[in-house]
Amino acid sequence: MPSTIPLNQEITLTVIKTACSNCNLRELCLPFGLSLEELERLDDLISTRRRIKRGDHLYRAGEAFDSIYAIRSGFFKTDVLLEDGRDQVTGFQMAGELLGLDGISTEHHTCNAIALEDSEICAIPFNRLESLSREIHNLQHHFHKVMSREIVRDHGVMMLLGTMRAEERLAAFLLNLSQRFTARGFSHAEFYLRMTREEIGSYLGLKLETVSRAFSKFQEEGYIAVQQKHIRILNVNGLKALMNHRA
Amino acid sequence: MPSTIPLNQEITLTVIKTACSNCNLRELCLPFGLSLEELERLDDLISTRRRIKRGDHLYRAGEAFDSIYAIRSGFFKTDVLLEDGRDQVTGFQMAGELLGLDGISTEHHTCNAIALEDSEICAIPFNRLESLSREIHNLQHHFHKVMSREIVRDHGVMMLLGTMRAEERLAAFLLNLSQRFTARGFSHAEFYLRMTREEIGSYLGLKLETVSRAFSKFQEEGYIAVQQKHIRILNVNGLKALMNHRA
DNA sequence: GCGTTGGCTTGATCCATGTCAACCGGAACT
DNA sequence: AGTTCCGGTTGACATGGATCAAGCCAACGC
Repeated sequence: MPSTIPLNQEITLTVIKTACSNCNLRELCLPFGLSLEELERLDDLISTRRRIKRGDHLYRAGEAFDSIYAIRSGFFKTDVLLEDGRDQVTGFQMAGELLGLDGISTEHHTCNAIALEDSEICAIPFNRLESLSREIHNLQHHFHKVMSREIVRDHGVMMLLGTMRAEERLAAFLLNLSQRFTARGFSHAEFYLRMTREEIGSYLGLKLETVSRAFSKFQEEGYIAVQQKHIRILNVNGLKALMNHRA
Repeated sequence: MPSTIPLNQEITLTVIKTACSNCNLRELCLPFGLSLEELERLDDLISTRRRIKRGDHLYRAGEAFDSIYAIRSGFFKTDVLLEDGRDQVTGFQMAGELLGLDGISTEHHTCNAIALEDSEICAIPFNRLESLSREIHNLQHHFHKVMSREIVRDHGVMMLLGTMRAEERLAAFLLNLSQRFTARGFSHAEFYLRMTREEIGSYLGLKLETVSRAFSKFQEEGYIAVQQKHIRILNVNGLKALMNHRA
């Protein structure tokens, strides 16, 4: 019961702040749909929380896998590196999203997860998550949905990379970000990009110059206002239209 | 016990032929790592088997999801269609692989699954799979690995679409097929493509003409021999080298 | 206040792949 | 055997985005 815990003790305060049951992301994150009692059992499992500074790795490709991670706050990218130096950003993750699902398959992480701003994560030991989800049907089912959602998201990216032109890709990217910010209670129309043009380009299969030119074009057309990393969306429908018409 | 079953009754024969415990794909498929007793419990769950004729849909985007499917024999593609007519092949699946994982997320299928040759599938009711995997730890863990493997595979495709040029993509594609045929006991060096140039192109984010030209180029270089859908790989290392050098 | 640095923008040019079009060859049907 | 059709190949040309290069701007350190 939060009300019975002495709030003047800092360590206790921290406990309150970081429990799933008290986390304002719980509807976006793993706890979705759990009862209060179930939530408390999930709390027990998440013992480790960590701060990751901007630029630091949460994990690296090749490291042994034993936990998945929920982002409490902050912003990450994941990328894959090939021996020949090529790399590809495979995703950008924000608060409430899970990282590390790729590691389950081989028991080793297959990509790098890097914080794009100072972030906080909850480590969820995977074997304990599996055993708890054998007991809590809701947790099991929701976890399966989260994994499946990741597969669907990846299909969307494949679609984007396989069939869209540069401007369509960037429009899709901005609309996706906007929608995810909205789901977290932020403005849908105004936000700061946490990633560089080069990272956007890598994710979208474009060069940074192309990304930059597309931003400028969108600005000329009056769809958005860009100032470095600060984006204001002025005409959502314009961006949507750009994506839906086969040129 | 198979030996006690009267083999002269056709219906019984069918039962033997299609049980997981007697399936020669079990090491590639869901039953991987299960004990004999566990296997029999999995058998109980897989009540529905279906033949899908070449060209027919196993499921369509938008349909309600209730089962995942294991391919017993045959060959499938999955694709996503956009309103504006664009479509993207998101994968090719062969015997022992699972289809339908994308549907868990929203309880509706998000892509189409189409047989590229006459095929046979086992339908696995998903809610029963979940309840069984709450009881059989091995099954649960293996299922998680399979989903995770799909995510890793998708990252590989994103890498391919985002960073590789046409010939690298096709080389990667051929090597991947070769390796999967090998895992199923077929020749690694000689096989028939089940899909058209257009379908390969869609998967690889290329136009069919580009695919065709790349095939011809590989043939000129002596890496492969192509005759329509019949492929012989003459120089695996040549293909591998093509992928690894940043041109 | 000034130089340095990293990220961003913009322009000029090039090239890989798309587009359009003709043709080929095997399979299925008449 | 001839016709049709579908998938594949090949050629000529167009173009979107890559590449190369210069310059700009904001943040930061000295």
